[in-house]
Amino acid sequence: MSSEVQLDTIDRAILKELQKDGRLANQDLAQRVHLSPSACLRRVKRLEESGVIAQYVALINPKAVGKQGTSYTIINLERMTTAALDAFEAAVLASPDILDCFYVAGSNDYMIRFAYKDAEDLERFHTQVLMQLPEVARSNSMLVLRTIKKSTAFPL
Amino acid sequence: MSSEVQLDTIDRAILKELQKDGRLANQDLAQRVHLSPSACLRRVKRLEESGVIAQYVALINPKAVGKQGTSYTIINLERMTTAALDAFEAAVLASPDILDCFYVAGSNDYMIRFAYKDAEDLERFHTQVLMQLPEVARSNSMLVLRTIKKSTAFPL
DNA sequence: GGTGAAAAGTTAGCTTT
DNA sequence: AAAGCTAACTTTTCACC
Repeated sequence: MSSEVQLDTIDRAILKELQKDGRLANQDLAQRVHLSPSACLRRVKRLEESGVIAQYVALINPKAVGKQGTSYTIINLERMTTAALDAFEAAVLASPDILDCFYVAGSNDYMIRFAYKDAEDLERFHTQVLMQLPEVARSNSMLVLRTIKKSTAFPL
Repeated sequence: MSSEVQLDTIDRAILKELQKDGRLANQDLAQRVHLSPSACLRRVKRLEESGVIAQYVALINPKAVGKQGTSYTIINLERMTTAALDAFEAAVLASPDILDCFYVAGSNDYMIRFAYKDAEDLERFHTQVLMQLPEVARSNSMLVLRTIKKSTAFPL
């Protein structure tokens, strides 16, 4: 549906601004893209309704909610049967600690992302969450030591 | 700074709502957390100024801007000297195609994330971007085939 | 796509608990 | 010290050009 929407230069300018500041007032946005507020609002609504803009969110500082770090973990399943995948995925969906989970190409792996409070919490995650997931053969954690770049926005 | 801010139950309720809808009107937010608009606004401003809320952003549908898929790539450098890391990181920062880059624990690796338009664009990325990065010894790409879960929000 | 006016939302000073 | 009240101000929204 939204994959077929044609975007012009102004639409892209709007998306660029809104990806930087999702709370930008329509009046200010209109000024930045050289449009009247009403014309600008019509475009924004169209972008929202067509699903080009999926969601507006507040990004919060992980440290402020006690999350000291993030880890990416690559997971290999024991069996690649539908039942095994389903069981694994259901467990992932049920775990609030797991923030992201992707089925990735390569050697039939999953990759998950989670945030931890401290070393103790990280250990808890490994023993209480990771090791409890069904069908896991191997897992390889990559703790984030430093962030060079992090973006929620796409280049336009 | 923001790591020391004490959050009470109402603050957490506010963050929970704003992580789901960053454009929620203050009046509506106030109602959901059972506060008057002015009291609610004071708390939101405090959360913003203390850096607990880092940013508001619009999340856009990758397909709508022509991005068919995402890939995570693990990168091993040839040498782990400061100069090598600096050269690599400078090149990463200069590449608009690379959305995220983390220095991760394990075998002295980096992990990067990028989005591609189609198979051709993916190949372009590998030959024009990945292979041009300095100091790269090995890289291992994990194409996202399916997303089981994806979240920008932290559980509160 | 722009204009203008009504409706809705924001915000700050002051009072109350 | 933090919440509520009120009222001025700003922004959104929409019928109409």
